Amino acid sequence: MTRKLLNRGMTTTDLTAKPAPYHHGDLRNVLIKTGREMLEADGLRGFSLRALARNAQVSHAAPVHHFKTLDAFYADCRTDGFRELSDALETAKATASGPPVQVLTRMAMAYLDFGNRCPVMLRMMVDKDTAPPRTDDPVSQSRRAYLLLENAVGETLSGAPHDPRLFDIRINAVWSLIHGFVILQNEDQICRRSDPPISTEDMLARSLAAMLRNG
Amino acid sequence: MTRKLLNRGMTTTDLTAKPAPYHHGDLRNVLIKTGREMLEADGLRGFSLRALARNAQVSHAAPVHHFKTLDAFYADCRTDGFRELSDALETAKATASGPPVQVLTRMAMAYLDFGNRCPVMLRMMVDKDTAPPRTDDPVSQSRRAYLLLENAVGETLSGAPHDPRLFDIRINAVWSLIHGFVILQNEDQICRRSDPPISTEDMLARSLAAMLRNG
DNA sequence: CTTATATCTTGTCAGTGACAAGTTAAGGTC
DNA sequence: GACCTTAACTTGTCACTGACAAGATATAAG
Repeated sequence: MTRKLLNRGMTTTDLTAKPAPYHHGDLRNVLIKTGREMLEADGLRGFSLRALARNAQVSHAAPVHHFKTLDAFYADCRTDGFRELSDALETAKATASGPPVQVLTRMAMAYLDFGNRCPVMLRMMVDKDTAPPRTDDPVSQSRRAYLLLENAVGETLSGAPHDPRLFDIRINAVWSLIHGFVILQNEDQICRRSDPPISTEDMLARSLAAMLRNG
Repeated sequence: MTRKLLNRGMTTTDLTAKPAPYHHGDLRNVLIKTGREMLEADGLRGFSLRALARNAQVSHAAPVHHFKTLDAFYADCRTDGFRELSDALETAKATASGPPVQVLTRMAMAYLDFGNRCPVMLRMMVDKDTAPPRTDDPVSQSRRAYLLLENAVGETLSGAPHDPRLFDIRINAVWSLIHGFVILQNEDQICRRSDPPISTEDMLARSLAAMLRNG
């Protein structure tokens, strides 16, 4: 899978192969897609722009042209990930029925599902070190995800008189619980003693319910 | 601070300087200490074994001799971090008084404090990608930290009949909440609306209390 | 057709992890 | 003392990487 050095113009023997146009046309998106696959497959440590270029069958400097630096590439990946997460949360919220707590639980399940599908991405998304926040995007995808969650948490408090402190506590507690749970689960740190073992979903859902019952 | 290439044996002009003995004596520990400082100062991305060697005034291969690979160095750093965290949790537990919930809260504060002092380390500690778990250490420092937490959580359930499922839920919820909170705080993702803003400690303590009140 | 611009190329540079082989010190044993 | 074994540390080298410069090629606009 690695080490596929063949430079494109050299496939002269295969007559059926396309001429491999100089301008790819959609290289930027292909690079992000391929890059995300590589990241999930081999982790952050093994990733390089040059390996990405090889996988995409372009020269080693092609990714540099589109993203300038490795950090900028990570930043764009991160935006892509936040868009996907936001979409998932939005869908969960739209299709969920019942009381606010139930809606929020569905969103937590969507978050968990995203974390299971894209563990490396989720880690990257909440990591200053990997991709510093870009301040030039006031309505970022990351903000979009946060607002969706914040709104759902607000619904669970709608009955109570508006207390900013209570709101602060609850939104941060809910997000911390969900995010922490997904992270720990991805790192195989969730231990179980019960037999038969309780499912991940049940554990998170019941923890969330306990948290929201008061506070 | 970076780029201090001077090789040790060449300080012939300074008569007051020691001969800089060939054998350092305690290089391994110095490297871990220096490395941790570098990691906290510049993050994981900028770190390299060679920069570490320069900072420690030794040749570029000296760290390799002690740790073999970069991953192995990270693993040893991680053990060092878990030892520190375990010590902090142990101290918190020993010095805390009052009901189990209060003891657990004190431990959470110790966890939070460690996360504030060593954010990069904490991130590294829970990250398969950075340092894969070493299975050859059954009584590892990481296990030690977990057992301390598990024990404290168990105390909060001592009144109730032992239900493995409830125990699973609570221990994982508590750890997820604490860890998630500290991680998000380190990434500047904890938002506040209240005025005056509620302190980080209060937020975590009250979230924990809400979680433990039932579930 | 001409010109400008975006896309993609090759070439090069210092820095990096890993490894090989040599050098130096330290602790024995005689 | 001399000798030997081993650990600690060195220089040297390799392929790989990110970043940059400069050139080649396609697209679009005039």
